[in-house]
Amino acid sequence: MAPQRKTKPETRAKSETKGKPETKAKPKRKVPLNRERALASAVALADREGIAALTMRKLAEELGVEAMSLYHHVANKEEILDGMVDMVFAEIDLPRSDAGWKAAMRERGASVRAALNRHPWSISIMESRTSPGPATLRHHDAVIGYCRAAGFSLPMTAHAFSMIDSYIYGFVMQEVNLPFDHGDDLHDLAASMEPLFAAGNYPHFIEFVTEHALQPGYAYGDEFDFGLDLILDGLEVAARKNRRGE
Amino acid sequence: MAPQRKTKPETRAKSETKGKPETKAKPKRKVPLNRERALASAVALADREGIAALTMRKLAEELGVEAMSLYHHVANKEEILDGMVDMVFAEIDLPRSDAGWKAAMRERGASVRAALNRHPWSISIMESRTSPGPATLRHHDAVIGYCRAAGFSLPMTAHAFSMIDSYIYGFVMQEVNLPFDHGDDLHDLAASMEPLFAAGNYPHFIEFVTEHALQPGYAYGDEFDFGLDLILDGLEVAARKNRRGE
DNA sequence: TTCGTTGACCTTACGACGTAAGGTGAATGG
DNA sequence: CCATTCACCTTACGTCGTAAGGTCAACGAA
Repeated sequence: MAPQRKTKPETRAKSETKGKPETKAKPKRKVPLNRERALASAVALADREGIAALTMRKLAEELGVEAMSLYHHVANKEEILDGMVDMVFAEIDLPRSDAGWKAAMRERGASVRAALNRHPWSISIMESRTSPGPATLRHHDAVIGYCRAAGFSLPMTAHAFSMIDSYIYGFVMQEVNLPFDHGDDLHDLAASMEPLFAAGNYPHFIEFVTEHALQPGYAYGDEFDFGLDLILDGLEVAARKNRRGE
Repeated sequence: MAPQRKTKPETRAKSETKGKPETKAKPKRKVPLNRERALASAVALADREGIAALTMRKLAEELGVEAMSLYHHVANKEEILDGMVDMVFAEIDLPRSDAGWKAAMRERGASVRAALNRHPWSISIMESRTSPGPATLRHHDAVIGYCRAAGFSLPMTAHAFSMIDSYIYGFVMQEVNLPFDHGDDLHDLAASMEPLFAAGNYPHFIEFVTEHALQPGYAYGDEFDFGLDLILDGLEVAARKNRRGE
């Protein structure tokens, strides 16, 4: 399509200052755009500039296209968000360790957390998606299958599934929303809480923050393993009890 | 503008067909509007029509005012969202039971879950707020204080706080987003999954859903207590071990 | 060859949205 | 009596998702 030489060099010139027909930087074009490329660009854009910057116009521009052209490949923006969530799930390792149920679940938990942290916008749109994609279903199927293979009853599987995922999602939701990024601006944060401290309210909260959370060695992310292990240990005990008849 | 009588019985007539000066239904007016009334209306509107329907224009209309008038009482929409989250926290009972740490935490957990379920939009905006309001701080302070009073060390308090809240937020996030409301349209849901079933993929997921989750006696909300109790039991044991020197 | 069809992409336009800028008119206090 | 204040309003801008319909190259049949 668009045979550059004799019939119309480009469909749109836009602001390419030099405009060599073949040496364009971003808008590749040529391969005619499809759902997959649109979703991949959407994920990249949201990673780079945040989910609020993901608009149909910006996404189209990134793809070297006008906004309305996207609607030939997706029904609407919702469908893009659905697809993005499924792309995140596709990045999560399925549990397949041979080290047993607990190790497999721990690894999967770490993988979920890592994927959600790589795409901090994902947790915020997950909670408004209602139609799971194939990668999401595959992931759920694998987790449920792993529990069943480990001898969990259906009710016990439900308990484990609900509990582990609730914990992970809730943890990541707090983690990605921390007011600081990598411990660099802890002092700014501490400074911004000065008025709070001065008032003398919330004494336990202040002690907790100053004497522990803002202390040099502390990183909130380190809490993750403690909680996940406690949950997995508890579930294992409960499953064992459950298996030998309550 | 348009001084109807002499002292202006209403500022705006709008579409009130009869227009008796004092007997208006919704837009009270007269009492001059303030931040608190604006926030209360915002919460009510979000409860009634969803967070997406909460626009400055709709909120203003609900208050019998034009959109721009809201900006005399709040800096911007973000501040309204901040205030709404704090109003939800204000509804949560602080832990103050005399039945011990575990019972107090269980009660608080139930109260948090109930509040977040009463305002299903709250979990979705909580994760983008960065400046906690007074009710939020009061709540955090009370929880931390209760743990400390129960003999928890600062690190143990951090573990407990992170873990319990992660679980609750994650659970509610999934709970409020279930594709059905009160078990009424389970059959619709099952029907909509037929194409999935037909393909023969996701066998464990399908077994899980059909043989357990969609079974008459099952309600996802019932999973909450299992997980919370497991966490509280585990934390209590860990705290005891921690207290007598690892 | 010509020509209708198709399909990918574009243009224009509409009714939201949050909010900047700048009134207006009644109450208030000197 | 009049200047100030303050609560509220009007208008307008730029951005959003997307409906409706146009353009134009590629293609298959005649």
